[in-house]
Amino acid sequence: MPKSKEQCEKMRDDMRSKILKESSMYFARNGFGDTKISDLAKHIGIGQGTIYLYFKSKEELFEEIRFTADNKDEIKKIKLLNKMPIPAKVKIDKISEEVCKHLADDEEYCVRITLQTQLLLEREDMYADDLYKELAKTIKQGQKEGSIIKKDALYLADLYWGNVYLYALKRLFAKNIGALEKETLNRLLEK
Amino acid sequence: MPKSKEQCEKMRDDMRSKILKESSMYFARNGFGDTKISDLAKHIGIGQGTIYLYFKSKEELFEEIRFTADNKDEIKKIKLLNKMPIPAKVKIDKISEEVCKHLADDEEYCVRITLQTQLLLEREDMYADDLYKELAKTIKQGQKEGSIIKKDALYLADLYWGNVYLYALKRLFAKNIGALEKETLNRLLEK
Amino acid sequence: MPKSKEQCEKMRDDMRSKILKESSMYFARNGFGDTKISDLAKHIGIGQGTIYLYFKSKEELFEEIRFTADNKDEIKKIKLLNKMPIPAKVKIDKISEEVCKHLADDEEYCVRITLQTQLLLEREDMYADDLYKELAKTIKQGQKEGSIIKKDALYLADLYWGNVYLYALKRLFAKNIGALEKETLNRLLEK
Amino acid sequence: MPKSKEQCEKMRDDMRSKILKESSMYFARNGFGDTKISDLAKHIGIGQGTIYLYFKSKEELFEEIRFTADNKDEIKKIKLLNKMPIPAKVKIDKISEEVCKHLADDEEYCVRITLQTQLLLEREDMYADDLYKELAKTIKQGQKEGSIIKKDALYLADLYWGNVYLYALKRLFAKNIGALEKETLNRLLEK
DNA sequence: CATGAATGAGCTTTCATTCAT
DNA sequence: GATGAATGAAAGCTCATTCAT
Repeated sequence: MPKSKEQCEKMRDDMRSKILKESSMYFARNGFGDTKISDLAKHIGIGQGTIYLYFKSKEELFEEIRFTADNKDEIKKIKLLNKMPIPAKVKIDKISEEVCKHLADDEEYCVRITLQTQLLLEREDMYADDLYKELAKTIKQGQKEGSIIKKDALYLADLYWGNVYLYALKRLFAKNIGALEKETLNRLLEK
Repeated sequence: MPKSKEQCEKMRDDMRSKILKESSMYFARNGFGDTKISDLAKHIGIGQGTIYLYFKSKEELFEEIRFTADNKDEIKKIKLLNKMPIPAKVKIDKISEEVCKHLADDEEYCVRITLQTQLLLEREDMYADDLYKELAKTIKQGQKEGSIIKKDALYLADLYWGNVYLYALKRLFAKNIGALEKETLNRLLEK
Repeated sequence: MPKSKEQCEKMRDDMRSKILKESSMYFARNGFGDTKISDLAKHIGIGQGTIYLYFKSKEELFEEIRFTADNKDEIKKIKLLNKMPIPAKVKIDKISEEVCKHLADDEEYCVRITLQTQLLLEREDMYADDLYKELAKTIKQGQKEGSIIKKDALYLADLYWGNVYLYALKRLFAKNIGALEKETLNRLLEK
Repeated sequence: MPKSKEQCEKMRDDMRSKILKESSMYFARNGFGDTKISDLAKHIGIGQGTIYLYFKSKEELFEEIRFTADNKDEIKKIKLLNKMPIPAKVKIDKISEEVCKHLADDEEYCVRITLQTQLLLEREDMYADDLYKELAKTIKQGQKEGSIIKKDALYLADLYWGNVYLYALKRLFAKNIGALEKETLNRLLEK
């Protein structure tokens, strides 16, 4: 055995991650049915068979991509913000700023948002997602502070993330799209 | 000849329309690759072969559906409104009201919006569409009147129709979705 | 009933014959698999369904065409000739002359020859056909008279009819084909 | 890479040739329409899909078979003979001998002749084929030498190859067929 | 492990046949 | 009787999956 066990495992993990990462864009763009394993493999630069060394089936790969595309980091950040003693308006501005920056230069972020939202849409209870619940908290704080408009907090959170999804979609599909401005996002909630 | 020529032609046109109409939802929901001709035929209640009497291939049917899904009626209404001597704010309110009504109870409208927007996203020049250009006119009028926020009119039009698309998508895919309120749409543009 | 029973029956027979006649060329040229009922009907100038009023299936139509394409007339003529007290050489010349004339201007004759020969080829005992046996008689007479070469009479008959088939084929498929000369046919048998 | 590039290419070439070779008999016998890909695959002993790795469609496979079925070897041999200083009669005897031998035991030869002739028949200018032109040269030599009958050389060449085709056909389709004797072929041309 | 040729289930498409008019 | 739109069985074709190398 020329390589140590750890090296081996690392290599496996690396390849697995590579496949997941490179495939996600395809699935986000074309959906399940219009994505061919042969195209995927060619794009990644590996043999078709190799994919099956890491995933049992196309379906499994797809599901893994969907469920891997989580937004835990984002949720954590908002949770953290929510604990801080600053006005909701500022919090939301911070969130919008970061989101806009990601949308502008992080294609992977756009893919994640896209897949994640499509997954949520299929759920019975999309509003139950932590992303919605955390933002709703901030919104409620803002409503108390008088800076956020008086509407159902989840309705507004949905509106907010919906627009983020919209821009992520545009980044993936459209050409010649201008950047989303954080003011636009803020204005969705602010009085 | 058992049927008159006119009858024949009418029947053909009817069947063609029926196939287009009943298929569009499938394609809008599942995309090209995940839509099976056999499912389509079963859903429409016709034989598989019948589809091929009206369309050369699945591809052609798909393309026809995409390009048939136009929004000429909507454009016409906005054009008409634009010619009337009333404040932009009122015009936009009227548009929002009608759009929200459609989104709420007209599934076909949602399908049309969905397909149409996806088609636009693939274009080089999505802002060149009349729907965007007409709304931009109204927006410019409103900006002169001081009721609409000062941003690029096409950017705002894009934001407006993007949100309409967002709700159309939700109608098609999501469960337990509340109605879009016209105030939400109005607020995207108004000061 | 506006027409008499005989008239009715005649009309049926006429249509049946028309279908048989107009179809035979298609089947002779393209074979069974490459002949489409829709093409056939269009060429005849009738509806597809009409064919099924006269024939149970495409297969039946095909078989009927094959077995209708007999050469009884030809056989009868040769039988008649064989009974006459004239030299074989003269008989063969007469046969060749008539065959060449038919090949030159009677397309239906070419179709019949083509189908008939293809049918014979599939048989276990193609030499058992009366056409071969009758010509073989003439050949044997000629061999006794010293005008025909000394080879198995059926081998020679086969050679003779084979060449007739060859020219029939050419008439149906090829362009710019010169006429078959009766001398060429005669020379196949004569010393 | 488990196999060397050369090995891979060789395997691909071998399979391609195998498919062409094993299919040609089917197409020659049954024509395009009556040949099923599933039968073909079963007969070759490969999966249906494999055929589509080497040929884009049934049509392409068919065309390739038709155009691959050339007779360059035969033409070359006659060209070579034509350059030699021997009587035309001897040349023709040699050609006939070889042709008869092939017809008797080489089924592939029969298939090639059959497909090639059917292809020629569809051409505007079948006499322009080298096979006809080369044999016509030999025939003209023989006419000068007085051993070949005085008729248009291309007419005679056509007669000659036509009879070869006839026997090839019989080999493919008929049962209990005797061998073609070289004297029969020779007699078509000789005085 | 990595590969890509081979496979065949399942899709798209065709076309002989039926049947309402 | 005649028609041609509709049908669905059977054909062509694709692509996820396997497997020898």
